[in-house]
Amino acid sequence: MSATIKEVAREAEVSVATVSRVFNDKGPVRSETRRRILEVAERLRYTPHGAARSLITNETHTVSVLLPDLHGEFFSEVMRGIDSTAHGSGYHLLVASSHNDRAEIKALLRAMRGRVDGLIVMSPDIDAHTLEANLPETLPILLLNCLVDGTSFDSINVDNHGGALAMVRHLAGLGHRRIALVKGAAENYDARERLRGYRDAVASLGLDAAPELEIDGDFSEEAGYRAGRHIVAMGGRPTAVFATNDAMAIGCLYALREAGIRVPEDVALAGFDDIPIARYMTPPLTSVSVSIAKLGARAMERLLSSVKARNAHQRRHETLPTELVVRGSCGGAVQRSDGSWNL
Amino acid sequence: MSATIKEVAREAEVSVATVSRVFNDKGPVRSETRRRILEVAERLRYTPHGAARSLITNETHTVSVLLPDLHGEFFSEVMRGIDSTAHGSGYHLLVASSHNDRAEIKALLRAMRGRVDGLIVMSPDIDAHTLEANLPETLPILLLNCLVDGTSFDSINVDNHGGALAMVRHLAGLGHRRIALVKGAAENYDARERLRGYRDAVASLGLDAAPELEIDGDFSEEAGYRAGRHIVAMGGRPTAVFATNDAMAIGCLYALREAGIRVPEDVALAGFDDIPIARYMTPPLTSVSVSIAKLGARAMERLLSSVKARNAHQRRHETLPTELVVRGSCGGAVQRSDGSWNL
DNA sequence: ACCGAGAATGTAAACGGTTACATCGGCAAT
DNA sequence: ATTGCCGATGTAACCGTTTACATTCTCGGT
Repeated sequence: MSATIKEVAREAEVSVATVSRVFNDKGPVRSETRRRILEVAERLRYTPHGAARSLITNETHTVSVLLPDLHGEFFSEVMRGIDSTAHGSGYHLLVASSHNDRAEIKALLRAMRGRVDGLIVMSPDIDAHTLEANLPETLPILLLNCLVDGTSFDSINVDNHGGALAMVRHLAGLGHRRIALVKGAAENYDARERLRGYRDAVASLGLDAAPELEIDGDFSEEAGYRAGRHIVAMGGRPTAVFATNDAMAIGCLYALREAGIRVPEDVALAGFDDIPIARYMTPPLTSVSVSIAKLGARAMERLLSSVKARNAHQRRHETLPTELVVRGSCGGAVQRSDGSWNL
Repeated sequence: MSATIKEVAREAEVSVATVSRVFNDKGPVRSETRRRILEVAERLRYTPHGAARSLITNETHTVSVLLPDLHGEFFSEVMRGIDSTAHGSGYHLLVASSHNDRAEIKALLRAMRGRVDGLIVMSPDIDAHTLEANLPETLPILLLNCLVDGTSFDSINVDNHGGALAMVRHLAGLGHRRIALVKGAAENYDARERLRGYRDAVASLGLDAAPELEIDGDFSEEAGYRAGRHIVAMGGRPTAVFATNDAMAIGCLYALREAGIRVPEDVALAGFDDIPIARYMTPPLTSVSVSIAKLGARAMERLLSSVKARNAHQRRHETLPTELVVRGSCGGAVQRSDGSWNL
């Protein structure tokens, strides 16, 4: 058992109030008294009890991140961004991954009461109603990459549609007319938006449009690999493949090379997200950059400001721009004689 | 503000004790009363307050993971393993990354009191003494991949030394005599052990040993890339490169290819960790597999059992075996005529 | 010597639960 | 009718803090 404030008070021959004042730098305390209290506290290894403190102050200095999954570098990057600003503001981080089970999500959300000061939700398939029904109304919430159907929650989204559009335009600009898309899971909001961007681009540019050009996937390397194998075997093989995230692009790249298909000479390849590892692929992966860590950092920044505003602030929806990052995998960039790429 | 147990009690015309009994399934409650209470609770959206509960029960159902950094797929995998068993046992996860600042670590550790039931420490450069001095003695702790200088803490380590030894042996078996090593940071315990394994293997097999064969690194792709550039420029270029983690191997691979050096034909390459993406490199990366997610899962499993035992259990040190995973990047495996690799 | 104003400190009521113990009925056995 | 027991419920103490308010000290000004 750790020492309590009472034990410190007794040992230092003061009241608990004075000890509390010392530890919170509140109210006047004679410097000699302060010294004595700190000394006793050190000797007794006293540390304030988090739960007790938050019970009365009604703040936990903790925020929770609810995410669907923990696979891959996308999540680790976004967590890194989130952590860095949380950490910088003295907040702790509770992570909760919700394997998409209805009842489980509900239980998770409820368990948050009295544990956190705010919540970042990254589950693309959780609906606003579930949130409202299972969380205290005063809890600040920020939806990250979630569908916002005009709800009253704050949100940040990546410009998935615009990014996908730009990528397809770029590929078309390189002369490709028959561009395959490797899709994400149908329920996933990001995936749907990227698909929409692809379709809009295909339609507006008059590119080949065919159902078989839209290949199923789920954002995993494995799915990308399967899609790659599928493409290898296709009649009327596309000349370019746009995988809607980098993990799938990497799996796909592997499948293509395994089959002896050269990238980008035989087939151009592009991804989405620009995860850190993308630039180290051979060829380096052309992608849509979303500054993942910055996305997380920005989300936490906004959440903390709602926390400070006691959730009584203007709700806002924010869309982060994307940037096309052209590297070797889609051609257009060429390898110099010294082996380096002109990017 | 959320409803409290008192409000539920008043509304349901019972005492708080009865409401508590219903929510904890403890003690007898007439089923009609239970129904009424649950109904009121639902109507008032009552959820027990975490901090209040843990104040009296003295358990938080939360464990904390302290790690040095959040870069790359290694951490995301280990977190995934940790989360999955924590989640399965109804525990929440607090992550804390400690950017190696002394005072900061101390503050972090202290802040844990009253917030968590146990702690997984993954900071290879935190010493046991700091832990003991800043944490309640009764808090269960598990050191993951940390130096355990015969301390009284539970621990799990990967067999870094054995893995590195096996890898160098394998490369030597393929005929390589001049094998470069890309090191991790000097303070990092994993890195040191892998280096030791390399040196022992080099010595016992009578391979070329030279200071310039040990190249600095820090477990990042970027460092691997720099090491690769360095190797490209070296006189007396090694015929094999053993990067002590996969991220560096990937960076190194890129540098080699960029310079027109073929892998594995001109230089063999191997990594360590076997992160999920390793198999999707071209060529697929030979590595030392450590079942990262399982490592995390096992750690959490053991921590939870100490929590249940109230920390009054036998301390144990455990070393997880590694497994050599031979893929294309170090030769030895060859590409079949259909393009696939014989692994 | 006395007064009044701060400064320094103490007292006790919260915060929202859990739980040991007390109370109260009702019913079967005597 | 009395007893004893047990199921259902209530009462109140407690967990470790913070903080409004009360109290006591200290001192300079008169």
